[in-house]
Amino acid sequence: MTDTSGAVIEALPDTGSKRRQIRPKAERRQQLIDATIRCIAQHGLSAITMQMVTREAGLSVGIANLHFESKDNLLKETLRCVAEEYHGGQIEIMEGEDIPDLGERLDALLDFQLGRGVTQRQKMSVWFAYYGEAGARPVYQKIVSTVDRLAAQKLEALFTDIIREGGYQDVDARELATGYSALIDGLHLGLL
Amino acid sequence: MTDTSGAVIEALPDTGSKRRQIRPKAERRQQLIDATIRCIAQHGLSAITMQMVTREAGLSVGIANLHFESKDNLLKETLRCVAEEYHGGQIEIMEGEDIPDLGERLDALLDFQLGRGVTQRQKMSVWFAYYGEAGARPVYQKIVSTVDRLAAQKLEALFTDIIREGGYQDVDARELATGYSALIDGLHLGLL
DNA sequence: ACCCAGAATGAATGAATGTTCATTCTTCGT
DNA sequence: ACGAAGAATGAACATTCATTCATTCTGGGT
Repeated sequence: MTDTSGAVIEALPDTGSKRRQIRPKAERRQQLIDATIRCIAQHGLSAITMQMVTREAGLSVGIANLHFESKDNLLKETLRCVAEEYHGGQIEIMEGEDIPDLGERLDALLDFQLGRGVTQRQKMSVWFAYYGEAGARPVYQKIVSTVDRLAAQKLEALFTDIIREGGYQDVDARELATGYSALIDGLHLGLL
Repeated sequence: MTDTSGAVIEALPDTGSKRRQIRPKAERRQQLIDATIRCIAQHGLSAITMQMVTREAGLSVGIANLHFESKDNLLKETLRCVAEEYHGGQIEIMEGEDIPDLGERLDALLDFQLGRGVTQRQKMSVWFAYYGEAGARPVYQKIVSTVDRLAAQKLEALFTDIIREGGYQDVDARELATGYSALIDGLHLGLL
């Protein structure tokens, strides 16, 4: 964006002003996590640096270590955030009483999982970046598997209900849930 | 991090002597690529260092830059090796005339894809590690997509044959191939 | 037996990056 | 209006790592 005027811009109170601002801790944390997500999506997990993230957030380098104690911790918290948002959203839909029809609920789940927002795509990108490293990082594994297991249980419960309601025979809810999850994951991978 | 290799790891049946050996270029390259695969599987793509790889290979640090011009190049060549081995194996099975029955050929493909050798698991680990970074590295994307596309074509052809032979109706070979691939990828991810 | 092309080594180098902390600045309670 | 608490800054520091290259060593050719 080019500034053709060259005049003083200090009339604007917020945006563009480089004036130092003090904000509550929770807000800064979220700001840094969001910046981290964008950076990972764009540059990859292994190329990321603290300078990159803090610049993306429009803050100084020292602040990251003020709110998160280290880079490792920032990365860990970012993964937790993405994981909770992704699986939390799924779980909310699956056990949501606001959609009484089970078939429609499954549709809503699909919509959520294959949604195409820019933000959503960034999150998926981050999600798989961590997945690739999970094999070597027990910490990541733990965060992912914890929230993953819960979502899997809810999905199995949903399929169990659907099977009972429809009166289907010879269908195992657990296998169905596993296959469904694998298919969705695989499709995501294909979109990458 | 604990140093598990207090001594030199000899991958090859060697005399165990620390005597310097001169070997053909191709052999050293493969030796280094194998070591890289093991290191990525164990430590992750972002934690890997040249010292780590060369020590795993039982060689000095300088040699990696002698045979591959840089770390980036070593990583690139390693990905190419894994990609060609994984997809090359699939393609060989799919177009293999040694299994005349198409159903059995599909079974053989499944066996290959879900095989459980230690080496195979390491390779899959490496495969997904790169996948996680592919979004940010056009070079990786190119290597993977090139070989991926070929395998997808062969798979579609196999399904086309199966559909024709079985006389099935209302089945699209391309969709079937896409779904099959996604399912396999998802299952791999689940195993990780 | 001798020699040398070039394979192999690893200490040295410089660049990149995570972390610290003395200092500056903002806000809010009094 | 004032001062203190602590949020924010970024230059400086220490470490880690890829890369280089002077040197050593090996094996085949003569």
